[in-house]
Amino acid sequence: MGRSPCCEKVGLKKGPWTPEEDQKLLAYIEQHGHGSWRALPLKAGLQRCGKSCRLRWINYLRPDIKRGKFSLQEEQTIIQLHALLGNRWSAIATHLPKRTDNEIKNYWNTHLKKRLTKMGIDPVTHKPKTDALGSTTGNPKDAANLSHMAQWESARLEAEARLVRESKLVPSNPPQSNHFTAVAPSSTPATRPQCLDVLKAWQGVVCGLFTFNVDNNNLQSPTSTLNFMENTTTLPMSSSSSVNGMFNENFGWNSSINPCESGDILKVEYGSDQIPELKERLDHPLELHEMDYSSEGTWFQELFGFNGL
DNA sequence: AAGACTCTCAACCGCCGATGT
DNA sequence: AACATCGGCGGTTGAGAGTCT
Repeated sequence: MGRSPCCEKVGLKKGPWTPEEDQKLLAYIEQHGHGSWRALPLKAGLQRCGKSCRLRWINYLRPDIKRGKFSLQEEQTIIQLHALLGNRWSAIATHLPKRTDNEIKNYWNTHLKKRLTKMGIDPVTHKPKTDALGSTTGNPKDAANLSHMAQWESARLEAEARLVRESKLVPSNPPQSNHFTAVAPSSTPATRPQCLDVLKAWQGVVCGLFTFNVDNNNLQSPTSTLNFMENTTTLPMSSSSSVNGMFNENFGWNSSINPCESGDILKVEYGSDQIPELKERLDHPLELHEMDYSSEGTWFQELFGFNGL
């Protein structure tokens, strides 16, 4: 019983792929399609197991793969979906066109998880680690909502899979082609789930990037909640006297860490009515990519194609 | 300059469910 | 029903690159 490893055959190569191997695999699939992965290596003249070929194709050679830095929108999507689905990378990947599950998993493990942890958010539960931080901390209602959403999403995915099977959709159909509407409840309340306030924090941190002049360091938000977050060298300096800043809604001002230095990431509490005033204070008023959380169901509608749960 | 340390990500491993015989 | 095979998934590893001291 049990399945023997597919690379058990002697002489099969392991490790990094050479350009020649890539070319062989690419040429074969372009001409014949992949068909049976098991049989492919022999036909393509490769000393690899089928699994290795499949992985190489899916994660690297496929022409519709987008490589490089993840956009802010992609980061938000990953976090939103991870909060709902957990480590179901393939499910998450279906909502990120041109990204592979492996890439998303790597990005989560090497970047997003660490960043959430630094922000004091548990990357597993997506909740603030201590009560001192978030405004939605420890609310049992939030936990219940999250649980509800997870259950609903699970059921939805199952229904989706069933629909796909029943309709015998061809694999080439784009998975993101509005297939959610097929199983969306018809009379559900269009309310933003309160449990995902962690996403508001993220939205604020990653989408409110701006630059301002430290020399004019009378900068305070209208509510005096300028806030040091962390040191970083990842953001480019626009000038020697500038720092990179970030907006954030969920954290208060910690004056003990002031003054800020070049390279600091700052977070500012703000309300939508305060943004114009904040923008005036920036020497490089970069565009603020706001997410309108006040319009009910908007983000969910955009992401899932229907309005709320 | 060089060694130590950290980070990134491509690739592997082992398990699971679906399907075929 | 039992077993074999396959594709697919998530967890993990390790080589190479980058950074620090």
